Amino acid sequence: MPERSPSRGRPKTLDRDQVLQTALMQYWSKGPNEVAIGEICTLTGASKPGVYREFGSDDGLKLAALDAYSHLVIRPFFEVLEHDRSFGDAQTALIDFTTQDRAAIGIPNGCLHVAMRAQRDKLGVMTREKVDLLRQEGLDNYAVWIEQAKSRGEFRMDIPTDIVALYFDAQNGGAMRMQTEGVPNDVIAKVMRLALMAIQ
Amino acid sequence: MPERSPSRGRPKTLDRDQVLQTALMQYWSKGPNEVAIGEICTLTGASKPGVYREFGSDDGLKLAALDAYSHLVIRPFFEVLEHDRSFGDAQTALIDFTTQDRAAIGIPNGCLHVAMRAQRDKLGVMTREKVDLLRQEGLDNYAVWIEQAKSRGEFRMDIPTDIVALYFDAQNGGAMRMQTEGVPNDVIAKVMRLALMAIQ
DNA sequence: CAAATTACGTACCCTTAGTTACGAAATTAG
DNA sequence: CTAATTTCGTAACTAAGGGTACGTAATTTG
Repeated sequence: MPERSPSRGRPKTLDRDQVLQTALMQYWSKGPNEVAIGEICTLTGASKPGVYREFGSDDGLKLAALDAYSHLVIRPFFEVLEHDRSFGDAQTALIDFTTQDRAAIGIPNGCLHVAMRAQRDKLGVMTREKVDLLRQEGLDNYAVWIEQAKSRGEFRMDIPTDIVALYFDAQNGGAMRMQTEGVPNDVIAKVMRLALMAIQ
Repeated sequence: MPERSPSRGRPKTLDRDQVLQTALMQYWSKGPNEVAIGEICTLTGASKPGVYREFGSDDGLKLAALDAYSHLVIRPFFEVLEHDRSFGDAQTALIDFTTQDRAAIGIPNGCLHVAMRAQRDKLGVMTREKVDLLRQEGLDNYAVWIEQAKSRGEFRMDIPTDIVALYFDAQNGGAMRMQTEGVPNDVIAKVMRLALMAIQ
């Protein structure tokens, strides 16, 4: 998989990682369908054929960006749930994670995955499949967490786990949409606390 | 405003209402940026210049469609809240309205306004302004309803009204997104009941 | 150095989709 | 009937953007 470089031929100058990072940030901050490949080329100094050689297609670049995003954001997000803490503490941690001051860390508002879900039909097949996969994995992650809380007696048993999982997914989506629309993080945090308060 | 027809000149044959209805249904079911004007022309038999004479631009057509949508769906939606009933009954009515069987009535799943909010940056200025206006009006409508419930003693006073309004807006957005993603209406209803349960 | 190999990037191609120029058609006023 | 008026719709134009043909450059091997 590392695709090691061949021993001869002209050495590669295209900086794959720089292109990928730039694409990710652009898609994330502007939306996956607001950024043309040519724009990414301009920003990175890469040539279009170079980008195409590296990523294959627009779909391939978006897939790579979404994949990077899943490692950078989605995985850490769900890891918040896995630490051995109470259901309530984990919820608080979730809110903190979601509503942290992004400008201070230098990352865009909103969620690339949520944005892609809203634009699903505009995406290529590879990216679309990844979007669907991440959605399902997210629901599964919530489900495991909720089941655990149930088994520990930290959460009521009378609501089906899959319903609660969809509920959490919806709250997260709502928070991300608010953030994209410019609602301040402290307000979003209040709304989220309200959403979680209800469940106890 | 009725723009009465002039006494002479070639009589108009373009069916404004048919074009508008078609555009609305197409935008609603496929998404506002998945439908080209040429497609609407094909579906209605209208010519492109005819449509441009009537609506001015792509932005104008989308604005007209969103306006029609607001009368057809958004207004009735908020009228559900205005009937003189208890806070709890109104919430139930909201859920029923949102999760009714749309295929039976012949209307698409999801919400055009929610979809446009997610694609805000891709819209023309007029449509975008209307989207923002409808969002604000929606929040205001929720706020009035919540204040009323508070004054009647039907809802707790310890949560700021604007936070609750954002909460309801988020729940509705989440429901519409689930519907778009294919979650069955009865499941959506369960999630919504969970969301409202929490607030009591 | 010549051949083979690999990557580079300019300058295109092609499709989609918003938009319009313009001449023809239909109708009424005089 | 002629002029004025209004709308019609074919056949473009144009810009954006995904994608690539192809000649060139940079390396290693022998």
